[in-house]
Amino acid sequence: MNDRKVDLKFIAEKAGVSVSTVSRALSNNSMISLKTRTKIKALSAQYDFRINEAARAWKLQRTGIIGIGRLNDSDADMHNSEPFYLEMIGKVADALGANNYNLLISPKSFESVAGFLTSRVRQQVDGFIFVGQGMRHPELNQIYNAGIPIIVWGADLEDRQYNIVGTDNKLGGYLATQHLLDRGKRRIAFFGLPDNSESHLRFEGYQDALCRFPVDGAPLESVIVPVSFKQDKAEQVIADFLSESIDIDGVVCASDVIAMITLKNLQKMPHPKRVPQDVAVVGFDDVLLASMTSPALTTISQNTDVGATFLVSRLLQLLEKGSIEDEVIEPKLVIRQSS
Amino acid sequence: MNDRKVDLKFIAEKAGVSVSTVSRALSNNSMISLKTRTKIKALSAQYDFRINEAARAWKLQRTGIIGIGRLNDSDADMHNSEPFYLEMIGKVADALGANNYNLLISPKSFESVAGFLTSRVRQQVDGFIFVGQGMRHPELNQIYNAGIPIIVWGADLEDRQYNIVGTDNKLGGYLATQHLLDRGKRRIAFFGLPDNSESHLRFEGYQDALCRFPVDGAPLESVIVPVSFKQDKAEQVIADFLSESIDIDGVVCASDVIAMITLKNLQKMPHPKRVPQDVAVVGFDDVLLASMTSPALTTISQNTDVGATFLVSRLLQLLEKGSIEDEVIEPKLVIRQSS
DNA sequence: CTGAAAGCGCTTACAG
DNA sequence: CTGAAAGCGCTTACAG
Repeated sequence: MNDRKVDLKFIAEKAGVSVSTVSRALSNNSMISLKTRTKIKALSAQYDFRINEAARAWKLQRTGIIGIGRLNDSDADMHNSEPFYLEMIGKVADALGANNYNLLISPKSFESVAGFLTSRVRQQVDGFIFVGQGMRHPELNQIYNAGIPIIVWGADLEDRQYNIVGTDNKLGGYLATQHLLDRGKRRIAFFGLPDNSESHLRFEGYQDALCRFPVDGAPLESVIVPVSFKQDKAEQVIADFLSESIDIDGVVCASDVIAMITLKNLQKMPHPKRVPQDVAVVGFDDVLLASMTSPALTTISQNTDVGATFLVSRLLQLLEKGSIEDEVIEPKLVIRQSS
Repeated sequence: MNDRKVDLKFIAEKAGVSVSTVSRALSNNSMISLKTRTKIKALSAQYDFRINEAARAWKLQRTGIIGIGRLNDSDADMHNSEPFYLEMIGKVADALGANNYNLLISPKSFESVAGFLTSRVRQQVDGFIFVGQGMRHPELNQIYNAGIPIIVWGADLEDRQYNIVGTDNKLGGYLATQHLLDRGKRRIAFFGLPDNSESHLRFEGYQDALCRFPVDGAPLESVIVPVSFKQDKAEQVIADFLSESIDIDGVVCASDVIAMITLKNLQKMPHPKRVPQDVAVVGFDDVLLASMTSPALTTISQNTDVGATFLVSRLLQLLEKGSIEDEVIEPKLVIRQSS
């Protein structure tokens, strides 16, 4: 039995060359003659050599791993089970794979800037993707200023220093609302938190659409119901609102989860509302299951495929070149049966 | 400006001790006097020292990272956007975090044993979690035999050598079917692939329940419709089946996604079926959104919270002690409105 | 209780 | 086209 460790040195001895040559040959360096390269690759395959990634990472000061996570919003918290976030993780992992990078998930959202900076994750990755800004825009600036290569899925907020890739949330809110107006709805509510960056922008778009609507007489009233992205909190607020005031015929929701909870609550009221006839509902995100609700959910697609691809390509560019441009992705109205 | 790198050596000089002492002090080694430890920790905080994880990982031959992924089933493929898988990832990440480990996602499911063994991921993690067996049970044995510390979310299949944590799928299928029988349903179909480990066991439970049912005269017929876990394929097969034969009053589904597609299709038929009056539907998994469909989905909960906790604790135990016991988790029927 | 020294396996600038 | 050597920053067995 040959239990000797198969490392560069081992292959070098078998090939009768130096370790340097093996290293170069395996990285296909053209300095090395094709003949030598071929021979070394064959030996490497024969002895089932696998490079020690830890040694390599240390030498190169580069791990080949990108991290993903979020800064924790006490209230608007979307933790590790939120569908949109999880889908984004899956898409980002795919996009990274195409570039021979892997994805590290931070186990929980970070409580603070210091929490992130001192985290083990930060030392294990080459760069980091933050999904969403929530109410943590200033902290993201701080992290950027600490010199960590980051990119953020989010919007162009004031005094922003870090780079972003994100959906035009305001346009999304506008499209959703305009669509309900087109459907003849006139008493449209917005379900979402006003103090969270993402949903605030969506709310602005909603207001815009209402303002621009050609009114004859009284202006269209804007109604904002502070519904959290968190499922349990959202359930409560929506149920309460619907049980008290049902004088609405449309709802623009800040997320698909909020929309699904709304659908459910409308249908289980004492006098159930028909969707879309009595109340039409539009979601936001277009998560996988949005197409499978009944009625299937009309929603604003954030196009996470494109989003993830940009997040990855931009971040890798940032690592290489040190600077990049931001990317704003146009949201798309996906019309299904709930409107 | 002091641009000097802050490493152990730097702290050692400031403290007037050796690098060894600093290393020991920071890992709170009681060999070092409390006074020295305190002093060194203070300096370390003052100079914002962060250990170089790459150097540490290399020295210790241990990364503090666990990988997660799956072997690819051509047909039953559940890729990086499948809700159950993504939720499991989130839960596992949380459970790992509590143990100061991080989670690495393999960008895509692996095509082959060799694909996994030669992957970069495999070199970057201390252990690996495979979610699901699908039709790849023999390959999982191969990977185990290659000496990689793995644990598999799955069932106790024949000739199994690797360790598992998993739901009792057969019992789950049984509970779902028995529940529909209790509801008075007598023409119950099973929607799921017969050749996939997970859904096959669920199917066996379904058959069991049908067989045990006290019949007067003709036995209850078992109907299996080969519905893939993949959304697009599933849509097609379900739509076809429902358009041809609607002589059923209940459906046991191999996943919640399948169940949701079933709900949708039942409701958009030329002559829509009422759920649960005409056809009752039971899902499997209990993903987050299962409680938000309308009607809300009755399903078999896989209890991923407990599952993820076991996957993690068992794998870490395997890394420490080299051997562990398997863990079978009891599924739970969650009754909602679809049945 | 503390220190000197070996060693973890690579990559690459430099020399030839 | 190839090799010798430095160096990436830790941990820990051994010596004192």
